[in-house]
Amino acid sequence: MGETGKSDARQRNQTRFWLSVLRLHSDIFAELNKRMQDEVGLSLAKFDAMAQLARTPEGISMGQLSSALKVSNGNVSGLVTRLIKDGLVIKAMSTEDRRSFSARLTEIGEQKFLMARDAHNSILADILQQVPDEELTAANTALREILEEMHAGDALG
Amino acid sequence: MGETGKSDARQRNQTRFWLSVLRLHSDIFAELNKRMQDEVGLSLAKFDAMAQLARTPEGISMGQLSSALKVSNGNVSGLVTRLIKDGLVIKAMSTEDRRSFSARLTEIGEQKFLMARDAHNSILADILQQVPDEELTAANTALREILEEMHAGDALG
DNA sequence: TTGACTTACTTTACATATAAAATTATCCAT
DNA sequence: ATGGATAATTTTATATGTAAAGTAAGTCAA
Repeated sequence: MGETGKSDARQRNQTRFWLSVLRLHSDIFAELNKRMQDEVGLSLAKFDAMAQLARTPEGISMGQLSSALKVSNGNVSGLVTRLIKDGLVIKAMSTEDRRSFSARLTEIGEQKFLMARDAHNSILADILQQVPDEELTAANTALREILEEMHAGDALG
Repeated sequence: MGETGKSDARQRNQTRFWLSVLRLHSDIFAELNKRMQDEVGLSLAKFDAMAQLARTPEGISMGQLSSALKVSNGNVSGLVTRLIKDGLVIKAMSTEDRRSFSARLTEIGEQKFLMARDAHNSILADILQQVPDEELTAANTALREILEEMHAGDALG
């Protein structure tokens, strides 16, 4: 009778935790995205893609890029098209496999990424300026532990 | 010379913290959104809007709804249009102010929301099944503290 | 070789989000 | 009352995201 599996207190805890994550993400993302757009003319989506491309200066395939960014192939296809239009990225057909394309930053793209990385750091510092270092470290440790436990379960792909 | 404002260690801490938040959000959001869609046919965006509508059964204006959900007016306009097409929401012109519209759940919308809320709880329980209660509570406390400090600074709207 | 399968990527259709312009209604000083 | 500012909402243009269908190229068994 009345057994629903988990206690209501447990359920409230889970919901509150998720709402905190949502709010934190939303607040930081909105500010970071807006200021990156205003200050360096890059969305976070473009910045993230460029950060991955900067990590692999020899080039990376569309498929590998979509795995690294954890977004769909179709999404990466459009993102890279827009970055090419911006002159920040170039794409070349693979010599071994004519289905495959290798993308990398242009000269201008590399320069822009370095500036964007500095802006990103500085905006994040502004947003978190009132948060003591020990709190950031502690929260980071706690979140990574939770991430590991989540992936240890069988509920995530 | 070489003074860039904040130490590199501080900056790394901030970046790592933000990457943890991003990953946690992305992992939970993707799974929750997909399973809500599969199991009750609602996206999280629709579920969140319906949750707010359920909290105000007397009706709520488009502008108030967009504030409550922290999304743009244009976004709410489209979301509500789609929910109306689904038969889950109705909208009526305000009697006092003919610019304004009041939205609320239909009968079917209310029933669907109750089912969706149960599904949401149960999916979240699956995702967090391996995370001890004390860790959730501790993380939640830490995150709320960080949120407060962020908003105490002047870097957020 | 050929035919079936797989792989890499793009395209299409749609949902969700913003910003900015447009629309319509209200309010207020004159 | 009129006209100008303000307010509530929608519309438009664009970016970002997914899933599913389409295209083209590689692989491999018979």
